Formats: sequence, C-alpha cells, structure tokens
Amino acid sequence: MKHIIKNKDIILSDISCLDVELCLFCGQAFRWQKKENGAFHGVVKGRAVDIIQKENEIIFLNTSEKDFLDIWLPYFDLERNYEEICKKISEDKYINEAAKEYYGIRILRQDSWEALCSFIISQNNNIPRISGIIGRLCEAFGDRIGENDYSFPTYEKMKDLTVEDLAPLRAGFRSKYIIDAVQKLNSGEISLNEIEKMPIEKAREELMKIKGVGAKVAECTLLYGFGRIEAFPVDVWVKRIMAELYEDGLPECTKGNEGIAQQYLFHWRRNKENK
DNA sequence: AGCCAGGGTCTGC
DNA sequence: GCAGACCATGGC
Repeated sequence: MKHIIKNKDIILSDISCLDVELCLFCGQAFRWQKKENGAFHGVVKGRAVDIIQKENEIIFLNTSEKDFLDIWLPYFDLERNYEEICKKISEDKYINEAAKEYYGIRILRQDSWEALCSFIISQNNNIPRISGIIGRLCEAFGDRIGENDYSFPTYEKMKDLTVEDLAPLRAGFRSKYIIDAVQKLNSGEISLNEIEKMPIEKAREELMKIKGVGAKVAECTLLYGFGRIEAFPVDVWVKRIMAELYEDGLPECTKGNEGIAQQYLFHWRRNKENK
C-alpha cells in the first residue's frame, strides 16, 4: 500500500485486504461512528480523524503525514501482510468461507490501556452498551479535543477516582474492576510496558492479576492492545463455533494467526445469527 | 417476564 | 479442578 499527501489529507492506494468499515465495526473497537456522509469518525491517541473509503483508495481527512505514520499506519496494522495470512488460514474451509464473505478485516492495534479497560467493560455485556459506557467514560474523564471528541482517559488521569465516581457510566459491577486496574497500573504493581516485552504466557498471568480480568479479557487485551495475533479470545460466539465446527480445536493452518482467524469466525458466526 | 450479551468471582464440593 | 449462584444494565 502506498500513501501520498494532498493538502491536509493522506490518500492510501494499492489497498490490500483492508475494509475500513469491517475493521471498525466487527467488535474489536467501540469508539467509531459512521457519519451521514459515509465517513468514519473516531479518536485514537487523542487525535480525531475522518476516514473515507472509496473504490481504490482510502482517505484520511485533515491529518498530517506524521500522524499517519505514528498513529494510523500502526492502528490499521498496515505493515502486516494480511493477504498472505488470509491465504494461509483459508486452507480451512470454514475460515475460507468467513474470509471470503468478510474479506478486509484486520486486527486493530489499539492502545493497550484502552483495550484492557474496554474489554473489562465488555464482560457479560453487549456491544452497543459497551460503546455507551466507554463513550461516557471518555466524556467524563478524557480530554475534550474537539466539539464532540474526547480522548480516552489515561490511567494516570484516573488515579484518584473511586467506584462511586464511575456511577454515571452505568457500568454496573464492572466499575470496581476498572478501579482495580487503574490502581494496579498507577502503583506499578503491573506495568503495561513490561507486559509488552513478556512471553505470552507470562503476559496472560500478569494481566489476570487484575480483578475482573480472566482468560477472555486477557486474551482480548493481548490481541487488540498488544498486537499479539496468536492470542485467541473465546467468547460466547467463538465458543459456539468451536462446539459446532472445531470439536478438536483450531485447524493447524491457523497456527501463529489464531487471533486473525478468530476475528473472521467471530464476525461470521455472530452475523449469521441474525439471518 | 425472562433471556441474553465479546465473563469473572466466589463458594461449596 | 469444576459446577452453579451471583453480579448491573439495557434491549428484545
């Protein structure tokens, strides 16, 4: 893929396995909106952007090359060869079916704290409500960076908050888990920088020291927050798929890319339910 | 009204 | 180590 600068826009061409709408709305990120004009609006690392996808190009509006390289290129995981990975994991016939129907899903490389916090909120919850809670979290405690845009609050910024302070979020029993994560990160008991360098088994253990972080939330944090594409979150939908199609576990062809296979299967299975 | 949602904790065996 | 109650909230 190539990018050029035009005025204040970045235009991406030679698109390879990248469907922006699918990436943003397949259940891995919770803060994006589709505007009436078809543009996707969101905030990452305190930067708001509008993205338009056309036939053969994707336009990042009103940004800079620096932000494109620092933020949007890693966020959409543009340096990874998904073409090749999809071909490999599609040796399995069901993944092949899912990947044909939803070609262009990539794993978004989100901020690790945002991913951790978001997936703590996700437990025993549904996607629209998760988005609502996170939206209220950002509005209440993030920085206002535009008319209706707020950054995701850092854990440093949330340092002195109590469970009662989170009441307006209507996060229910998850509030105490968020506070526990905030405290463990601020005290240094757990370090996201350290987790990033750990082998995955150790990283899992470390994340699960936080109350409200079990296997599934840890796996989501590793996959979406740390770019560990071998992480394999199993939620109710993936559990269904495993029972229906893969009683003996994932096929060999997914090895090393389990998280990407998971994303295709999750979205495929979840959408099939509504037909 | 009851069930479900990108689950986890706690208790009791 | 595993099953089952319980956890808040909102949509259907």
